[in-house]
Amino acid sequence: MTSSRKSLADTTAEGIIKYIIDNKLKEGAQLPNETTLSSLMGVGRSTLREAIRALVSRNILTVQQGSGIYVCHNTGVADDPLGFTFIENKEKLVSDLLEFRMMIEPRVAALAASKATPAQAGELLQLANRVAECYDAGTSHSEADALFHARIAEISGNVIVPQLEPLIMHAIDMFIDITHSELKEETIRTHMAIVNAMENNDAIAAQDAMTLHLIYNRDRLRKAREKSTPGNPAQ
Amino acid sequence: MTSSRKSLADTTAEGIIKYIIDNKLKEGAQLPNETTLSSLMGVGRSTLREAIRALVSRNILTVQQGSGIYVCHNTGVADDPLGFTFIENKEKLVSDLLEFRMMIEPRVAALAASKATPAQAGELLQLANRVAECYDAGTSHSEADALFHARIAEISGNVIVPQLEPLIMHAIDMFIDITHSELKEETIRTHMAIVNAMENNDAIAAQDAMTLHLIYNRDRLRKAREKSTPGNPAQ
DNA sequence: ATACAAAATTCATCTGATTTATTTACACTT
DNA sequence: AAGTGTAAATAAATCAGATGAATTTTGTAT
Repeated sequence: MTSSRKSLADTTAEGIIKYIIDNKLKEGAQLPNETTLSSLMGVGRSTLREAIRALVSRNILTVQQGSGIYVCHNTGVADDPLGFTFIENKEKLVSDLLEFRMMIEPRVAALAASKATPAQAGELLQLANRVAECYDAGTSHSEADALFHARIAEISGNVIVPQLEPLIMHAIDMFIDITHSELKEETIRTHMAIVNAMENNDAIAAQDAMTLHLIYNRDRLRKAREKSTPGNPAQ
Repeated sequence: MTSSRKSLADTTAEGIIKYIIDNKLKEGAQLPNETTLSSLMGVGRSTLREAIRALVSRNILTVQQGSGIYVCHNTGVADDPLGFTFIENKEKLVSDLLEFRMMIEPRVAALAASKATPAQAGELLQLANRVAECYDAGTSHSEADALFHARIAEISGNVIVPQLEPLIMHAIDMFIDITHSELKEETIRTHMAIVNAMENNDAIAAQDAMTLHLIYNRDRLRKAREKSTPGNPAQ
């Protein structure tokens, strides 16, 4: 039927993952070249390349022509791992992405606040300041903002959220442009409120601040969208 | 540095996606064979195959030797899209997956309850009954259970959750074995409570029932884990 | 020591050939 | 005429070789 037995390329991809784990290769480490690796795996070069391609699309490897094959830096985001490509209504997609963030981020912030050490709170302060600097410099702040939220996700201690959060924020970035300077004052203020909550290990305050932050963002985006397409409100 | 310009295989993969969208191919539709497709895309067979391999690993295509290339049935789950492979502490992974479910599912249930039509509530009743049948038949209920939760995710109207929920449940299934018949009575009872809440469009009741359900599940799993490894509690 | 050029390394891509799996067509049996 | 089994056609799987393009390394000249 649709079972499709495991192909040699798939088996090889698993073999490469096993190789990475067994040899304790870390981010950025270089793998043997194609010829060597294909001998190691006992397959032809084409097959090996297909396996590599699959791992590249899963954001596990990067390949650079003329240089080599490397273990991915985990900072990147795999290409549409959640299948947003085939969601037709992008307006609704963004709206739902924001709704989803509102489900998890306040809870994550609360978790993080209850666990944050003074050193971690200090890190967050630095990251929040960097976002503010981006606003002042007029450059895009989305990368710095993503780092701020990603660090909170890490501090929460949950290992799922740090994997997921970048995907969500990246997807939002892909479809909208949040360079509204209107958001500047509010964002800076709320980020500081969140940092304060972390310093005081105040879970409730962190959750509230994050909630307010997201509500504010969502409303700003909604207004911006209505302004840009006045006769075509989100369905 | 690590930029790595877009490869021809990646471009080809995008071309194939465009082909699927332009030709309005639906799930299960067959694509032209390798030779034809490589001509269409203007690349060699190897390059085309690498592109296909990338799309297969993203769960967009399936390939069957001797038969053809098909658009994926969306029911399947892409292979580890969130990178759980490299999380070393699987105990903590499962624990955090459950924690994550507790963040979103009650909210999703509440959303769904506020929107559910009588017909949709009826569907959920059928799905809940099917889970119960699996328990009675002694077969694995995880697939039926996943369908129940997936349908709730759909009814919620949020387009993110239905993409994500199967990943979470699939990952949990991969690492633990929930065939405890101890869960039978509780699961059936709670599923019915959720269905009732849907019928009455009672968001609060749905959220509460889901919360209780997940708490019960988590505690059961925790006890089972402690029993199986008494000297080695989760860190 | 530095800068530039040549060489070596490595991935990118194409093409052809052989093998394996699936489907289709056709003849044979009942 | 219906069903069955075999042969042919189709399509993907895999390997191997050759050429191209990007990067890194090496060597030489200043």
